[in-house]
Amino acid sequence: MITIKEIAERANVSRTTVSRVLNNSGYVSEDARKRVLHVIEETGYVPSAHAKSLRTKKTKVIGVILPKISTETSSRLVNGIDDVLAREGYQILLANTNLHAEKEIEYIRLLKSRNVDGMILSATNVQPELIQEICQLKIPFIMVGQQAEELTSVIFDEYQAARDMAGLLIKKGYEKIAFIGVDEADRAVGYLRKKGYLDAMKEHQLPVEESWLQKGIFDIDSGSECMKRIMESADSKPQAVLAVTDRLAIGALQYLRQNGYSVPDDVAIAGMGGSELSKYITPGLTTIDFSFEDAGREAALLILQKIKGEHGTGINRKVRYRLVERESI
Amino acid sequence: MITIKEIAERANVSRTTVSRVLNNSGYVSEDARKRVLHVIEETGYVPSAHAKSLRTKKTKVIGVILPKISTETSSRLVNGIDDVLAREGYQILLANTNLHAEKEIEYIRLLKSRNVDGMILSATNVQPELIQEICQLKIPFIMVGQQAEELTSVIFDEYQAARDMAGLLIKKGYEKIAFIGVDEADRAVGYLRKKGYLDAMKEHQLPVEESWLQKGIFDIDSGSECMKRIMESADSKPQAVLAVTDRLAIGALQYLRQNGYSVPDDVAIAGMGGSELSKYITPGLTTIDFSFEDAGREAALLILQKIKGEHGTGINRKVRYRLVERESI
DNA sequence: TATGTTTGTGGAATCGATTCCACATTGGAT
DNA sequence: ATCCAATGTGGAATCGATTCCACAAACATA
Repeated sequence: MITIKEIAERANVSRTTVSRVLNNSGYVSEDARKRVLHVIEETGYVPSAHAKSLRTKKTKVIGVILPKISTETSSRLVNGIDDVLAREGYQILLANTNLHAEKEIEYIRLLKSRNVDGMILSATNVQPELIQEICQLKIPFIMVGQQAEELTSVIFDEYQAARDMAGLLIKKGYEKIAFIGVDEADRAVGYLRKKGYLDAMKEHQLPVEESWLQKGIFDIDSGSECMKRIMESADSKPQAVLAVTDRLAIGALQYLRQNGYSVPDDVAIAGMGGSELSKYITPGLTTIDFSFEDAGREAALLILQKIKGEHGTGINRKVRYRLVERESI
Repeated sequence: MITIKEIAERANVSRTTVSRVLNNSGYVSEDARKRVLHVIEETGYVPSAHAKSLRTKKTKVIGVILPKISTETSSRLVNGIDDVLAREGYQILLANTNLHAEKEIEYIRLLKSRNVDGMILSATNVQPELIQEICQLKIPFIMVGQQAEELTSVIFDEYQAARDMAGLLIKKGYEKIAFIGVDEADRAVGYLRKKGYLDAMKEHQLPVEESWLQKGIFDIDSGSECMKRIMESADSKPQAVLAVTDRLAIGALQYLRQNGYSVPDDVAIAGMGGSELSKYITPGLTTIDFSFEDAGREAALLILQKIKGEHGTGINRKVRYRLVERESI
């Protein structure tokens, strides 16, 4: 590989001068600058970012840890992050946990060893070991999707969103409303959304049957299964169902249609997530559109702030959401 | 930051010995090893990947250049890439051109400066400047989605796929078939798919009207507009339309339904891409499922091979595709 | 006893940049 | 003529690892 030393020799100057030309710093005569630039052009020389950041302690790289790469949520989040970071000359180093929570810590260490200037974690949990690992990290860190007192995070008001959605169903006249959730270890999606639903039901003095509460995982088939369990075991069939993700809702929808139920006439369905699917499916799925791009942009802005020195912790940025009412309710 | 020097001092050995423990190389006494490991544990020391790769010339990072981050195609591709790379301890450094072709070259240079061990480009064109830049690069490189003689690439048989799909429509009895394409600078999607369609039509001696050939961009709205142009300007209305992407097809579908046409009774629609949307939309969209995950995995395997030394150029790996027939035709 | 061989360790060079400092030259201002 | 600031340049240390080489001790073999 061609190095700064070779450029210096060819241009008949010192490495120092080449470095000055590269960084537009210090005094360089027009003559020397021209010679250097000419040699660089000629050779196609590109300075090694490694050597540079070994010295400067800056990499212009942000590590992004995702629970899964190919989901709409992750895509949109990364899109927002990149939108802001690219403008500032930063790049994204990806880490994918594939939903293995223990890999989060592993990747935090790996990214640290790679000297990233900051990290953004799309979190699925707030286990104390994770929080502790992050706290002792001396690198700017932003958590997205989950809240932790000690950290700077970008979150949605999951509780209120779920409560709003349940409220909307109730306002529409539905009283027997089932719920498809996920594991409560995921505090944001599992715990808070469920609580929002339960509190809305309680507020309106509506009973909740045990069999109406099902727990699935993050995919469409799981939604079908949950819906099946609800319809097969419920003493009294629900008139509506609130699923904590659009994919679960769509799975539920599929099950109902395949079993001769009409949506929303027999059972109404609402999801959460504002997925593209929700818009184009028939009937249109009522959902909550979380602006993941905004969350990504917000996270990127916060990390840039931190890199620039404004060290605040315990900051919480709430990103807005929108209720989208469509034909499924 | 804590360095190898400090570990050496604390463990009362030389830096060399610490390095040996870290890399399991050379002779180290059980005693010394234990002391070193203990200090490492105690301090939470993580070796700097920069310093390491400055010396070793390996980064365990692969640069991936995408035309757009948040599309299903990119997601699935990256998912496949990561699937293979993660197993081998590699990470992905993302670069997003946002469909600006000139940025491809820019990012290739940037990734080179970052000393990535290899690059994978999800290409949208095969401009000579791009190919030239890649050829003079002395870093393992894989091109995905477009073919170039001089390079190793992972592609689909775009021509045959489009021809198959047009053939299917013809077999179904449709004779007046319109076509929604994209710019032919995109050789794979723009040129080859169009050629496949045209050749299929010619083969069956079916006429193609000028107004049936529309050109859009990669989004749903554009599909609606193209469909509108077709229906408003065509002397003789088509019975079917083949769109080169699912999103264009879905746009067309939207337009037709909003304007009182029934799909497939009035106009049949077929897309290409095998998107998730195609499966859940009503009516189900007939499409061609390209296995982008497989393409990603294949690209990752090829880059690993190249890194290990098997330097072959001009290799072309074709990834399979599947015709998926649904209710839209 | 003399001569390898295995085992264990550290000094010092190296990777490719940046940056501090010393030094030289030039051109006003006094 | 003297002095000071601005301009221009390069030597050498530095960043944090790896790795070559020299060397020493312990042990085995001839």
